[in-house]
Amino acid sequence: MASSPLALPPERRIAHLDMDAFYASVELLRYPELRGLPVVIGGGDNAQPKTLQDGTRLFSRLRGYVGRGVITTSTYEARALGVFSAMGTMKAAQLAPDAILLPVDFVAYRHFSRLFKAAVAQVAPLIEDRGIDEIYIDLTEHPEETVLLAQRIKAAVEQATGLSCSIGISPNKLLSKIASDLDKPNGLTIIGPGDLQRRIWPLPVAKVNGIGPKANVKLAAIGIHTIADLAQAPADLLQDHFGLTYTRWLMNVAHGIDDRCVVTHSEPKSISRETTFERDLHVQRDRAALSEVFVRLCAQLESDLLRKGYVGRTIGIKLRFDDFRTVTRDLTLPAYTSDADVIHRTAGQCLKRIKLDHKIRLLGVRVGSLLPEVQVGRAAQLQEPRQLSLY
DNA sequence: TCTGGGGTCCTAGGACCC
DNA sequence: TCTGGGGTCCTAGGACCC
Repeated sequence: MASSPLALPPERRIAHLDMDAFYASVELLRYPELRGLPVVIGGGDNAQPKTLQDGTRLFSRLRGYVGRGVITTSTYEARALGVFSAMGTMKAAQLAPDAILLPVDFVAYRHFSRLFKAAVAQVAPLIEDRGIDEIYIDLTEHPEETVLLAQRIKAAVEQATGLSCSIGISPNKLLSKIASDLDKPNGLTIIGPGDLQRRIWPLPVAKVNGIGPKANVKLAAIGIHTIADLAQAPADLLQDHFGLTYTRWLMNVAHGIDDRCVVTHSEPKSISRETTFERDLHVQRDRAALSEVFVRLCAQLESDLLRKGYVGRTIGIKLRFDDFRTVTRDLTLPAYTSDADVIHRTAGQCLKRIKLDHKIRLLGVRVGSLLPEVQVGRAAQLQEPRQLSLY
């Protein structure tokens, strides 16, 4: 049996590592006097703390906040007051008027992101990037015992950044992602073969990465609230409400099945820039302001593409109207570009295809079908002899 | 008091080619 | 003349994630 080609591969060891309240924790390194207080990140530059002559700092409070921002992260003390990420900042101000408000500083967060990922890579190099504050790590081939290894990774992160993280470990990404959230902050949760029913099934279905607000509502409507409910649901009930692919995925999820690999390298598919205006803009009356922003977004895209070394050939725009309706248009060019003028002209063509009958809340520009610049150069070189042969 | 910005993936229809 | 599929590319929208 051991020599059979059907023999099962050894069980994988996949870790999911999630930094605890990442942005807020980075800010607490900078402003240690805020430790233990409700702090939210999400203000603009006007929320920048002022330093007095004697060195003491004055912080903004949420009270009286006016504007369209949302909360990006909050400390656990602020979460206790009902303030969570993605919440409108004005709503947060009602709930926690005395909470400290800090501006978002992505430069700092990206710096600490690089630090923690590099520290983990020293211990276990098979890392999949999942954004600024989380990663998957494939520990299957690592010689060290699981708990000791996880503790060593946490210590490395702590030492490199001064920050804590939570780790979940299981045979796959699905369960590890759920597990890392079970004992936050500073958690370490291992889900073994016997733990599915006891630790996973009692959880709400919304804990599953991939079951979002829409699917959650639909599931609740047919009486499915927990992952156990999902595991026990008849297949044809699910199929009455979801497509075949999603139904199959849901059933696998409920039984803790997930074969996805840890992907250690991937290329970006698109780059975009968008902005929400402080007030909705009128297409004619605010024409000058709109076109200024339009030009700026295209220029930013050009510099993003140049800095990262990519070119693209699908140019698109995104508009959000005052009623929050969102429309997109795109156009694929015959040649790759990173040029702001080409992007602007093409995006302008796209814009002409949209009926502008409402005020505009958001404008965005996107470049897709990306290719590394060096590859395009090579492709062009390869094509040259063929073009010459036409003469 | 409505709801940021930067992404990925999926679906579905139409064009076009074989 | 009518009737086909399969495959790929393009476009639009939507769900979801960090």
